[in-house]
Amino acid sequence: MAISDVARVFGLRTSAIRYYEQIGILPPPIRKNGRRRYDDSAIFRLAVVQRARETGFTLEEIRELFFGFAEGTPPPKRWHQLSQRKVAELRERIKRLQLMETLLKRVEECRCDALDQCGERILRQRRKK
Amino acid sequence: MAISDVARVFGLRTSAIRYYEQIGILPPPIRKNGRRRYDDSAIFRLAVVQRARETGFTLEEIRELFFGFAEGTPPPKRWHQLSQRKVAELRERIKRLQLMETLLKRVEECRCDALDQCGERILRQRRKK
DNA sequence: CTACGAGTTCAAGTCGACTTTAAGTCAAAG
DNA sequence: CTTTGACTTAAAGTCGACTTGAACTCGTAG
Repeated sequence: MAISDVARVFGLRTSAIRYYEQIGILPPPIRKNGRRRYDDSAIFRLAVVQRARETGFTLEEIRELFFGFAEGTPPPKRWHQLSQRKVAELRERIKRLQLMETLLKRVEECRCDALDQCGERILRQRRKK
Repeated sequence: MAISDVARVFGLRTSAIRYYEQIGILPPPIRKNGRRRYDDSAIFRLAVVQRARETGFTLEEIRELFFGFAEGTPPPKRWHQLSQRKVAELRERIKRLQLMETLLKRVEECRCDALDQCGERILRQRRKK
């Protein structure tokens, strides 16, 4: 497969694939006439990268998934370890967004005549806490 | 109030306050000996900015809140209009994070012996859909 | 008198995940 | 033979929200 085919399959730009290679989370593929040719192992690897991305892992964490464990460490153990942190992080982020929603609703109850009044009101609320 | 006092009150760095001024969401305050001195109106304004940030608004949207409406438009109307978009956006983001959580759980059920196998499994799942 | 701390300016740097640009190579099509 | 289109590289640019750095000016305390 040429790089453009891989890109199409995964919905990425070719530049992204080269970038992944550059930062070391995709191994450099064989080349024909200087052009990258990808085989199944590269495709599988990229599928893992994509899934990890969808799951909220950063590229740094994906690097950890691949290289941050003693060689031979089985995937379930790797995933599990990284997931622990990640799930806590996701819950934090969800909480923050839900707080935003609550604050948004509160802000909708505003009856001020000028934005300065909103500021005053907000400051009063803060001091109460 | 000096800039450092304002920073302390709001838990910001002085540089952030200067930045807000620079991009025009805080009005330039009076100066004494070339130093910024803030009065209540500036404090109220900053309280609005802070609340809007906590509510998920970008600085660009905050600029819109202040300057994107016909002069005299009452705050309730301003907040309401911006909230419509924002609440939809927040729900989208919450959904995405929740999807990540589901995917994380699924990845935890992995029984693969090698990461390449994970890739294969993931690709099979995709094709099914 | 001088050292200190807090302020000032403007430009440049940071973060993550890419994208874009410029300049070059190469095989197939016309 | 030339053009086209897909590829190559390295370096620089992008986004948002700030931060950091370098160089300078004040008023005050010792």
